[in-house]
Amino acid sequence: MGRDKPRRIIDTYVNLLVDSGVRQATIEAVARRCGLSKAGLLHHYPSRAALDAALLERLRSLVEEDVTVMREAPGGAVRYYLASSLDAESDLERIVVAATRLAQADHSPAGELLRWARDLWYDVLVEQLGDPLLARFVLLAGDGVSYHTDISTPNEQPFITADDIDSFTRVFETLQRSEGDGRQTLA
Amino acid sequence: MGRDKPRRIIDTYVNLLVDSGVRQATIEAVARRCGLSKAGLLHHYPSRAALDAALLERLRSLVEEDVTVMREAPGGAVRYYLASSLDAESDLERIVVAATRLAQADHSPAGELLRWARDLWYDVLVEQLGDPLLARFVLLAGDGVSYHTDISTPNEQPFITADDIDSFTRVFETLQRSEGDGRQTLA
DNA sequence: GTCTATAAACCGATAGAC
DNA sequence: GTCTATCGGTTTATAGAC
Repeated sequence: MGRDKPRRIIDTYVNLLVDSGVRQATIEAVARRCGLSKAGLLHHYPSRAALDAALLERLRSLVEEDVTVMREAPGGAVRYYLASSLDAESDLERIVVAATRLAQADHSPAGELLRWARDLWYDVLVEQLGDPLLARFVLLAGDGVSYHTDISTPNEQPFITADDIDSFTRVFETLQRSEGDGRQTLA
Repeated sequence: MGRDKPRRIIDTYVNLLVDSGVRQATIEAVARRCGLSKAGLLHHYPSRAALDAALLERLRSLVEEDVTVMREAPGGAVRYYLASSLDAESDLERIVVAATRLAQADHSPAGELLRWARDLWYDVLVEQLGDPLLARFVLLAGDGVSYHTDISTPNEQPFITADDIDSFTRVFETLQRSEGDGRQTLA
């Protein structure tokens, strides 16, 4: 315990990015939260770019892991994706938000990786739903959930609830069935 | 022409926030793009906080204007909201993105204003759809569209197209009708 | 590996001339 | 209104001791 320092540094960097934004997420702030000096941290990651790269590498591995779980999810990929988007405290969701912050700060590798992740999730949804348009619909809803979770505050009552997710999931299931029946609700 | 300098400054600030992020959107960078020195800009807006406040005030007035247009939109509020979300080049959409950047940089007034705007749009949707759950569904889809437009690059083919928006709008219209008929697809 | 000290660049803001 | 010059503070990164 407490031995994997690089890991702890990245986690702290993610937390700072998510909770306080790119401006506050300085090397010194990360170091202080880890009980280190600036130079002490720079020994592990010799530059800010190295810190960013490590964060993205961790995101990459978490996404690959998540996609396999999503593919086998008992309640189906749709429910899994929507519910995941609502869980703002999960490691994956937090690091996705952190990467979004970096992407918005003109950090193009972060944007590329986020689009790569989106395509993976999209492929799983197309696979299970059998309809690209419906898959995009689900993806939009999930990412809308992430956005609203992101701009919400802890003290206000949540705009989207777990019950909502349940309802939306059932709607998508209904839409999928009606597609299969030849009743073209979509397209 | 060229006489409303404060307006030009805010527009430039918005562009920098959207295209390059909070870190690059410095007072000096805004000033340079306006052909001004730092002190020259600070004559119009005496601090960065004043610049932020002016941006938010402009957002507030654009939202109020947009809500009235949305309420009377010929194709309905749903189509209007979804289509607006896809138009990343509109003044409103760009300033919303800019405010999101500020909110994510721990600027709480920006977050408050964004939630206020969300509630206004939400009210119009509830009004027209007669179903809060369906209204939230539309809102999520629209904000998902904004997110994907945001992380996309000019050179890649767009993930969501105008045709998609058209399909989603029709799905929502179908869902609304089936609700009216008592066929509970939702809830 | 971790520290103190410091360099070099940059940012927000002010002073004062024009 | 706009400028140059500058102050005080911050940020990334390096040098060198322990």
